[in-house]
Amino acid sequence: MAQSDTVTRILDTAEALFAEKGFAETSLRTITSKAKVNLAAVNYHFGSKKALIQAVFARYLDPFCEQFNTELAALEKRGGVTLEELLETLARTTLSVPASKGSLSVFMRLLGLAYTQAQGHMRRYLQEHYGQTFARFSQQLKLCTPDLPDAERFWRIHFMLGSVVFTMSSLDALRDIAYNDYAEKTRIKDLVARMLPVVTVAMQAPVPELPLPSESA
Amino acid sequence: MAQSDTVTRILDTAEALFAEKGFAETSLRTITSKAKVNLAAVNYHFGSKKALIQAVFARYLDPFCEQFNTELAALEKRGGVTLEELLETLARTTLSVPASKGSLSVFMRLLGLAYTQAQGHMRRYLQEHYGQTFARFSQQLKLCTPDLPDAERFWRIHFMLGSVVFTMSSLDALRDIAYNDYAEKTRIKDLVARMLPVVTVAMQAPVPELPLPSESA
DNA sequence: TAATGTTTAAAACATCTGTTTTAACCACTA
DNA sequence: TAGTGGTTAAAACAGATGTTTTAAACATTA
Repeated sequence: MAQSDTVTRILDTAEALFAEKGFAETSLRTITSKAKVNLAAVNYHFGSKKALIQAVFARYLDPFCEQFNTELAALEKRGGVTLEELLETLARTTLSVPASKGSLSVFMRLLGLAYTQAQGHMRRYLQEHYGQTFARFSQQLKLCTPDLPDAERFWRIHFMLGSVVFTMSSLDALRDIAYNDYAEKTRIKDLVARMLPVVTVAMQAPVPELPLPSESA
Repeated sequence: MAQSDTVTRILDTAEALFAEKGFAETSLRTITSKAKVNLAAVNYHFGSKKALIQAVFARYLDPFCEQFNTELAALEKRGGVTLEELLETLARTTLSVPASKGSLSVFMRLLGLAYTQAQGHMRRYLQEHYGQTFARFSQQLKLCTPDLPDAERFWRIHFMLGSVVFTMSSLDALRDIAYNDYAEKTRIKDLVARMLPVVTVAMQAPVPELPLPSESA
């Protein structure tokens, strides 16, 4: 057995199990037994369960961010980018990167879990390691939507993010329903195609007037 | 101490802790000690931890569904409902019901957790107990958006749901950022006002052509 | 071949989990 | 007042969890 075959097998198995059942609900014993690896191997190779979780994310996000950064650099150099182009670039990069291993839906589900579960220690990790790329994307988005107040854009980014993460998180269940009820075999690619126009117009929706501070319940 | 004061205190504490740390990450010992209640009280009054989780949801959702059902009945009787009216009714009902106790953001976060965490046992519970009201809402939504293919509407509903659940789930963190970066003290009411136009136009976005099945990667 | 550093194996450790049990407590009725 | 039903208290139970330890196996280099 190659030296780091154990590491790969742990990562693959952990990734699948985390996505399926969540972080806290997945024990190291389940991971190691399913990966046909000794229990202590996780602590030996990764140090702790927490570090294993982060390693699972890094294996996805590191190549994604590298790719996305070069794409963003090209857009920055060119200039005059439209909202459609920017979002399409994001979607295309997302689709292109993780095609090799576990599907995109698995990772999206992990992302959703990281945000809601694990009392924010994962959130902090994501912010520290990938916040710079996100800021770069935000900057481009601001150039595409110059009429939007900053606060409004901020909230809409998270509306978008919520749509993506939530739908992808529940993808398996939703796909089953879509197949049963509408005979549609939805592929990830289809879902992204469905999301693009929705997100694009959502970002450009009219800016509402906020209710007055006085009239509180 | 009133007879069921213990029950209320368990529910209040569990609700807050679940929302803060998730279901699996919150132990009965943490709940009962914080609620100043004996450990065995949870199993005595609710039967199990799982049943306690469901009770937390029922305390929110039962009054909400009752209210929302009467609102929907009024709309059905009247007829000719617009998309804006339907969504506004949903938003207004959501805002009006849980104002008495723990804030809406707490419940929204619970809802998000229920969908992603707990490997679907909560999802099944929600479907069984509140699926009928949801179907009724879906029916009205279909009348409001007659040009939308059923499958497209199905996915967009979940895009919307994702926006709401995800944003509300992360509300505390996002609100802090919004306050620091944009000096905006976002209230739930403001957030709902921000969401309404976005969701409305998102539902009415142009229907995309899906990529051909042949051109797979 | 001998020695060295890395990886795996199996067991034990300490702690935490949800749940159950047993006894005490308390309010209320007969 | 005696007793009954509902509630609380404290302890124990059985099992699962992340982590650590000790020894064996392995590959690689001197």
